[in-house]
Amino acid sequence: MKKEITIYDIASQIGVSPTTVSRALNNHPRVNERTKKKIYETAEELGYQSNIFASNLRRKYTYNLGVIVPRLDSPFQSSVLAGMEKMASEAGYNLIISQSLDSLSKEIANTKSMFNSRVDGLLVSLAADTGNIDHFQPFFQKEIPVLFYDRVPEQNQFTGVVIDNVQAGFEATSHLIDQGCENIVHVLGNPKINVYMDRLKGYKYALMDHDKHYNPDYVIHLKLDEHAGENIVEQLLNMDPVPDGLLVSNDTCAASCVIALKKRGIEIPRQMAIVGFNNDLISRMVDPNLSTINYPSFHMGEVAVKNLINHLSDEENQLLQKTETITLRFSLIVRGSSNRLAL
Amino acid sequence: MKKEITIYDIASQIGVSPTTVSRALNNHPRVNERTKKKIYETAEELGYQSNIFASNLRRKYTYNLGVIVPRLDSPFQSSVLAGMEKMASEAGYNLIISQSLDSLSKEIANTKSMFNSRVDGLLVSLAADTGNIDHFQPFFQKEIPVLFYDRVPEQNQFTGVVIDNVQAGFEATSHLIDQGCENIVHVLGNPKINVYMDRLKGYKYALMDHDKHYNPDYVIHLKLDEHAGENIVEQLLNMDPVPDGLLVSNDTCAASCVIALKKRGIEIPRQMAIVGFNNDLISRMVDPNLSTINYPSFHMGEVAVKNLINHLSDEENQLLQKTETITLRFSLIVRGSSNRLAL
DNA sequence: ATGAAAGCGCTAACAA
DNA sequence: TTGTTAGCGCTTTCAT
Repeated sequence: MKKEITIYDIASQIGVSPTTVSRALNNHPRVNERTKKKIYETAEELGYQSNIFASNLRRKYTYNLGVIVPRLDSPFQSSVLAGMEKMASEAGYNLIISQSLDSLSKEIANTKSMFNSRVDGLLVSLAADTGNIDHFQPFFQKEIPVLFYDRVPEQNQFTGVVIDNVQAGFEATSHLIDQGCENIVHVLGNPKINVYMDRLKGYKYALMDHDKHYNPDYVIHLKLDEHAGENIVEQLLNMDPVPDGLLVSNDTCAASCVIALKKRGIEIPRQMAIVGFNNDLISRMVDPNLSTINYPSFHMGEVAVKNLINHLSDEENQLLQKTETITLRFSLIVRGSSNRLAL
Repeated sequence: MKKEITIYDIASQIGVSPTTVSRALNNHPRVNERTKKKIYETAEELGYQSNIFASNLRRKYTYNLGVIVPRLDSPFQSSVLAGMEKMASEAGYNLIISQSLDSLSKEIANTKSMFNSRVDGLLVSLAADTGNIDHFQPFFQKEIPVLFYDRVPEQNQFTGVVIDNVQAGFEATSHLIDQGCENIVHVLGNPKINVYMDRLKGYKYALMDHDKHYNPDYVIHLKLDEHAGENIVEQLLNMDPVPDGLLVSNDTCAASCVIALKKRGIEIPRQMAIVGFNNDLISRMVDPNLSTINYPSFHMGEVAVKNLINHLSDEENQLLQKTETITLRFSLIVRGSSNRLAL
């Protein structure tokens, strides 16, 4: 490897001090414009590249943000990440991204690695089996901001970006009731994950609100993937009475239910009205199109990074206090899979 | 911010030199086991955290790999990234990820930013309008390995991981011909992107091989998204003769064609046989299921990172020479959208 | 097996 | 507006 060009080389070449070069390159206002110009030119000419390690070592700042997602290959998460990357790159930050694969031990390892990499801030959507957030303690102690999004801790003491999943579950369920559904099954994922618990709460509240009996047998927990539909439909058809409404906590799984139901000749929405979650691509492609909760994923990414960066830059005048939560708007999109009144 | 614990603190606490502490923490063999043990304990006790900047500054190595993708929110890319992250984290590397949004100028900015961040290596899938790869020159000059995957440069002088898109286009087209299609339309994206050009080549070769006339009017270029189907089907139905086979260069768009065709009462595959690309989720959900090219995205990510890291670690004995290309296996999956013989 | 000394390249404090 | 000095925390000779 050839010797690197440093600010000393630039300095000695044009007869100023390294300090002046440093200041010029950082666009410090109190450097003579002509000196600045000469420094830029010389830097260019010599092929100077700033040594970010030395700079970091002094400044104790990296312009790197860490992100820990459950999985990279999920439509929801990749859309969040796209929003995050947009905001981060506009503000001059890099994103270091890792996935927990929904395993607490991997999440702990990722957290350590992010801490050792000295990210300036951390964005986290929790793994399924994360019970407490003790592993973020090093961040809290060093006052490195940690912002949770979507899958947040159960405790109230955190900064986060979420939607009101209780309300979303409530509205989705109420909609099914309004369509005349008498017996509504709710399918959700790992109950340790707050978003699922909250939607379940909303489901129950909606039943209560409409004076309907809550039947625990109508709540199904399983892995919400493209293969789940068969299994779910099998269960539905063995219930007594057979339900006529279905609220599924993500679109991939809801779409697989639509397919499995159609295969058995069950008419949607007449015999079974269905609502999903997320407004993923699949919800617009399956036939009939899926009613769903429009989850503002891209926006969630933007807002999360924006706020984290605000935390970092604006140390005095923080709009968002620690342990405050931002709740984004969602909306129920009614499509063919539940729209009985249009029939 | 509180004062950081350094190796000096550990050293003075137990009366050894900082050198010894550094060696112990790096698990250097020539340190007395008892000394080592004491050093580990003291480090733990004081809450020592290694300062990676100082270490980087000396070692000139970051254990960070840069990744530039066209877009984060694509099923294909997020699956590649999942594979990359898995490999990278197993090997102790972090991934710094940014997206070019298919814009050359953003790609150039990202490349600069990665260079300034001093990543140890770079993984790139090119933007649509990237004509040449001059902007990677700083990496080449400093001999920082750059590995291209999927969307690679036209020049031969690069290290990359790809599939044989010519062959894939060939097989997909041949399959449609075997199903009795007489007039096959090929829909592809921006022709500057090598993968689309290669598939087009394969499409032409297959026609030639089967003594079919190549009609340039049967080649449609447009943005391959979920909205394209309507437009494409409109064009198809105005062709003379109306085609009976359709090869679409990604599954999202192919699925939108299926939907648009069904809406017009066209039977699939009898009147129109369709093949997509990628084996995305949607190909298994749309009705009829989409025949497609199984693109090994996750594996591509794993292989790309694995090889980049090999480059980095094994400087002498590199299995993969510079400017060498790895070609992964793909396969044609035949499903209902093209399987006429099963009717 | 351990230590002393030097230096990686930059920036902040202070001085002029 | 510019310069001097010192030091961020670590690793690496070289010496013992």
